[in-house]
Amino acid sequence: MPRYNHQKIEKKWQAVWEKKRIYRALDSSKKKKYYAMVEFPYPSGDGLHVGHVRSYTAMDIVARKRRMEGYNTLYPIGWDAFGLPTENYAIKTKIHPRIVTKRNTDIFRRQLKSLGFSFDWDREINTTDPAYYKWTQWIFLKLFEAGLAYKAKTTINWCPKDKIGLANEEVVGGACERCGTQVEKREKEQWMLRITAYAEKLLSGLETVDYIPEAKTQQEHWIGKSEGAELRFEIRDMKSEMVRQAHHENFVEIFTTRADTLFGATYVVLAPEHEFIKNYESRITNYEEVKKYIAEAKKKTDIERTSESKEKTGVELKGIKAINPANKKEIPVWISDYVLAGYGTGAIMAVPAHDDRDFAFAKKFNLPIIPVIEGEMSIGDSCYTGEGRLINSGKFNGTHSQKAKSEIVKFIGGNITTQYKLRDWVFSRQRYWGEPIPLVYCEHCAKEQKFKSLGEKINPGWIPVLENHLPVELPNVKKYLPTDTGESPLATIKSWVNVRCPRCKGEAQRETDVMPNWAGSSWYFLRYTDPKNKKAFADAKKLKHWTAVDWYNGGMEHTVLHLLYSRFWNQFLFDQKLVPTREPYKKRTSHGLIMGEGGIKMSKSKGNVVNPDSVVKEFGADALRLYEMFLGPFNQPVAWDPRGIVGMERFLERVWKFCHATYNTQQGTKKPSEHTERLLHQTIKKVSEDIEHLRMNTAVSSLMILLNEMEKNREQCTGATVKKFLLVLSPFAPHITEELWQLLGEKSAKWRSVHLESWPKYDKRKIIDTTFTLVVQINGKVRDSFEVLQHATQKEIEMLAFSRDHIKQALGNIPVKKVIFVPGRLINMVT
RNA sequence: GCCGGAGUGGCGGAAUGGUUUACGCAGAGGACUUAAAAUCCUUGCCCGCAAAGGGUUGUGGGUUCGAAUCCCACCUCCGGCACCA
Repeated sequence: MPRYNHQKIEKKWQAVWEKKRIYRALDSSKKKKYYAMVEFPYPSGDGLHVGHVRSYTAMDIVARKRRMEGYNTLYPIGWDAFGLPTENYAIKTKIHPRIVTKRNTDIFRRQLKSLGFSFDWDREINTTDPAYYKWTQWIFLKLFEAGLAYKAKTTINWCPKDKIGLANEEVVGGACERCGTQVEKREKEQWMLRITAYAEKLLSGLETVDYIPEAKTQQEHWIGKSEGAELRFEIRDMKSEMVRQAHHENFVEIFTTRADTLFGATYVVLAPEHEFIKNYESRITNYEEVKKYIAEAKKKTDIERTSESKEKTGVELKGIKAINPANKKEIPVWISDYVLAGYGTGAIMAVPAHDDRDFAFAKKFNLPIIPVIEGEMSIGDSCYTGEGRLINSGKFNGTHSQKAKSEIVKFIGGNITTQYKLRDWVFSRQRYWGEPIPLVYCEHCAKEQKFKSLGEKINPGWIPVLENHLPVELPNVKKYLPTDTGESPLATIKSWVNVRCPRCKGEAQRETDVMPNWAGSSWYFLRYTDPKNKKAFADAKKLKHWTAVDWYNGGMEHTVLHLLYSRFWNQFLFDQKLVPTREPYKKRTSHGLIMGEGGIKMSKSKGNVVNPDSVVKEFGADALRLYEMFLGPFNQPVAWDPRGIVGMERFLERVWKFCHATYNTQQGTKKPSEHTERLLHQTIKKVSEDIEHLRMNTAVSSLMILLNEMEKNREQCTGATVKKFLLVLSPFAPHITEELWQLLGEKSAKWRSVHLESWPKYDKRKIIDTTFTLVVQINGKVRDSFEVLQHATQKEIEMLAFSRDHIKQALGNIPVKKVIFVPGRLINMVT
């Protein structure tokens, strides 16, 4: 028997598979299609992470099983290669990001190939390839034309020392990651995508897809639909009634989901950014203090604003009061950063008796707390946020919250409205390594007022680059640092910025911001269907054949943003009749992170990063694949344990030896033992079902149990049994099973890979056990157990149980009041 | 702070209303060997030679003949975040 040399065997079969192209997906086929997909990696300089291996192995197993089940299977891969780390590396080393990206993708490709994934490498894509991002830009222009892209002022994180804008990720504890300087907020005009226009569609679409429940609820909560009301609070000036006739509206509009608590509103709070404040400047007597607070709020980063959640801050707008429209009482007006300008109307009515944040605020600033809902509450230290019957609410006393909501809105003349938490998507980055935004600003056309699309009308002067001029390629730059005015590095290249207007041919300037790296990943699943197409992002027929993605697995950390963004793009393209399905993914699952030893996150700085290369070299790809599948429940985070992998190595060694032993003795007629046969069929059933639910850990363990059993009953184990075992093991450990299949399998003229054989079916009649272990309990405690026939009746079992010495002894003279019988499991005697 | 998950032997985990600890790792004892590695067998919560008994699924309560599993409150860890009224 030859030694099991994983290095040699794995290399050998990887070469054969590649040469024979056994994993190639066909664009037309009589077979049913199956599209399995994993999140394509960001090719970082650190190389492949064992976390990638976890996800890619699991979907590889699914894809291999589908092929064996007779599907024309697409399992593609590519590179999501735009992004900050590469750009920051370029800034440091002055090496062009394109070169770094090439280097990193070469490493990743080699690593992925060494693990034996059944990717169709003919369809490899790269988001930084101009032939790819041409179409990212093209789709952006479609969004622009449809009026879903617009320029708006937003705040960015600004490092006053480095003089650059920072991503949220680069802000650590409110300070710049590189230099530690306190980060400020700066206003900047940015391109926005109106994802909010799709809020309802994104929400209702969730009902039509098969996502893990956590992903669905996370998305639902993120979209955050809530029915509420807009109510007007009159603003009264304290100095003189005369001012009320001034030029500004003398009311403020608030949004609430709890109109039923209106009588308990004891003050109004505005977001510091609320435009109302400026308009009332002359009438606010403490305007200096207010201005100071607004400036403070602006300085804070989002993270700071969040971490300060425990301690509420705010300033009263002195000199003005609001009128509670329900009871006409005068109440104070405050500003506080716990109210956000971007949600609702940027103003709230505060009901401290029935809202936790309002309660904390009122306690701190000694504002009155008036309960208006009957419920368990003590004014002392908590508030009641539930619903109930109204009190202290005039003629609404006794009405239930549900009913009171609409009645009170009607009573004071407010509007019932629907709000979404979802906000529009900031689509500009003042960076280099991203897709250029293919728009040109033309002063002349802005004045002309001749618009060819809704997008041009909303954004006067912004003209799309002509389709035959796409892609707008990234120009070469020497320095990648953004400029100290906060513009992208592209802004410094005058020869690139200054162009002829695509419309009037006059002098014009390019947009210098680039797209976020969410852009390329928002539609990549479409490009896989036709990756080399030069005329369209993908051919309509091929899209129809392949989409939607049947099963998409990715990280828990992407269940909100990436998933939502790509659903948005796909839904938009569907509305434009450019893709055949509304939803891009039929099924979505998520894998948990792989942590370092002891449950700490793997990171370079902690030095606990496991390199798959060394594991493959020492134990083999098959052992690594099995180990990662065996580690724990797939959807949960797991800690890496370097000792565990030897168990997989031993298992594979035993498979190797056992198959060779079978090969040497398989001549002669043997009858398989009934017991082994039953376990085989049970295992086929269990592995088949476990793969569908990604319960890979229990699938592997059941394969181990079968091997243990076959080893014990070596004499009764036939070649047919072993072959079926190899077939169900093959998706997990593709290399060793291919080698052994060639040894044991049928020899035919044409070479056949184990991975293209049929997936074995189990026989329903063969999986049923003839007996089971009956447990006897007394008052719920286990006292005895014995084997009984599967179809024994309750009477027979009761007789048997009562006649057991052990039970007789335990019961003594105590009468049994009740007997609970659970067929196939237990009998419980209650005394 | 908010949203979504998770807590079971020395360790990773299995069991989703019915025998807690399958499978694997580490440990202990034994077989083979001059010896070691590898391999195989046994063992593996506590008390006990054993039989018997008792304890145990983050903590505290509840529902049930019976709870790791369902309900309530709390603690700790992981992922996400835009204090969303």
